[in-house]
Amino acid sequence: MPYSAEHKSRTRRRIVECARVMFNRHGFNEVSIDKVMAEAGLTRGGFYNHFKTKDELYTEAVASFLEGRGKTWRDDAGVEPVNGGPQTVQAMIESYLSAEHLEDLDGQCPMIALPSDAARATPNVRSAYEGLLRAMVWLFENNLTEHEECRQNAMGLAALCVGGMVLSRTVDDENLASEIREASKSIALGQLDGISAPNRAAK
Amino acid sequence: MPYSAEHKSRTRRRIVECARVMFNRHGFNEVSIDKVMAEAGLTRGGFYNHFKTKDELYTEAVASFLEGRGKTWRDDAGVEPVNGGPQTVQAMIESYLSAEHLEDLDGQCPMIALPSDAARATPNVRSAYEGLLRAMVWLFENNLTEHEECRQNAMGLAALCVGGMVLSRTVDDENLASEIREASKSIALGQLDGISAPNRAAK
DNA sequence: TGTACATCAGTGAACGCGCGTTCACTGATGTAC
DNA sequence: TGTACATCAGTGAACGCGCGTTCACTGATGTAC
Repeated sequence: MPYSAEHKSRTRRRIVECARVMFNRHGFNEVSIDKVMAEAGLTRGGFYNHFKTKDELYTEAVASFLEGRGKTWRDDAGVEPVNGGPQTVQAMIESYLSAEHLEDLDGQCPMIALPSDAARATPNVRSAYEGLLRAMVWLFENNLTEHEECRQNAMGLAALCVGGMVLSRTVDDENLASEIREASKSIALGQLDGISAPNRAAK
Repeated sequence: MPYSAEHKSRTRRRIVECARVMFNRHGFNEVSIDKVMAEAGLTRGGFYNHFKTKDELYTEAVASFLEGRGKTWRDDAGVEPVNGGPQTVQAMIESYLSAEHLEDLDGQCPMIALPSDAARATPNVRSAYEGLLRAMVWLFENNLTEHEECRQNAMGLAALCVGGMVLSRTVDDENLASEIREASKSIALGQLDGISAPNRAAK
């Protein structure tokens, strides 16, 4: 058996990681297989030793986000609601709507970087995006103190975060972009106070 | 002079309208000039009698949205804050986050249909998008009762509306999509109560 | 330890295709007489 | 009213290009002896 099995899977991961970054930066259509392979230090033809189609690569690239920053969020948030959960949610919101996240074109959440690709992609890619959204909502939901409208609030917060960032990214005017993020953050955090402070007080 | 001047401008408008609908539905890259011209009942070559490049068409298509549904909004909203303004804002939010708007792939707001195209487009196209966003914020702002954080609230509402719809469009599961829109709507309307009800009472 | 071998990750030329754009043309139209 | 003409919106073949994918190959590697 030539080359270790580990060698192949390491190469494959390298390709996916290059693709994720390049797709995030330039969009799915603008990044050719040639460019991805070149970035990974390989050539065109080898691609098909690892993937059946470009779409398969796309699916994996989106899903792989959850191993990176997504994982950090999950770790930060903890699986179970922690004491002072809302502070954690607050930190997530502030991090998501931060200037750093907007400028981090490589590591940015794909729901911001590639929202229209998502809507028109194949079922596999779409379900990778849906997984991302469910993870985000789940993180919010599990870190809000119990409340009957917990899930609804988690979804609203997700919409605010993604919407604020998508609009912020659309706009050239940096001041306007920053105003939008601040406005979104302010509503989101106000929402947190509204739902958790009374709840916490009641305990 | 052969053909009336009006004939040419009518044709041009027809091309822009076909393009707007097709871009909205399938994205900028997926729609070729051939397809647009065929849809308008013309052939490839004639395109360059009307536009210098495909990008020019794109810019006009985005901007032209403000003549359609955008204009309706503006008319509905009125230029000056009207009595009971917040009800109008409420109607705008409900209309934007409605299932009808989500399913109206032809007439849908381009900020929902083409958000990632927007972020990566040429400066001209980007500024057409920015104009759209400014119009939306302006409409909200002018129809909220006076309040020191009026502008900030208008931006937050825009983020909620666009974010809720973008996520709703990403997701295959119709129930989840509808949950997201309802959650966004609920936070947005709650926000309205918070800022305008006390204000109105104070008058 | 050294050599012959089988494997298969990686190579790069080639394919068919659709794209944006160009260009020489055609023919419907309004105008001048 | 009728005819000859100039204009230019619209035509469709052709261009160069980059793409996703295929395929015959090559050569680095681990294994068997």
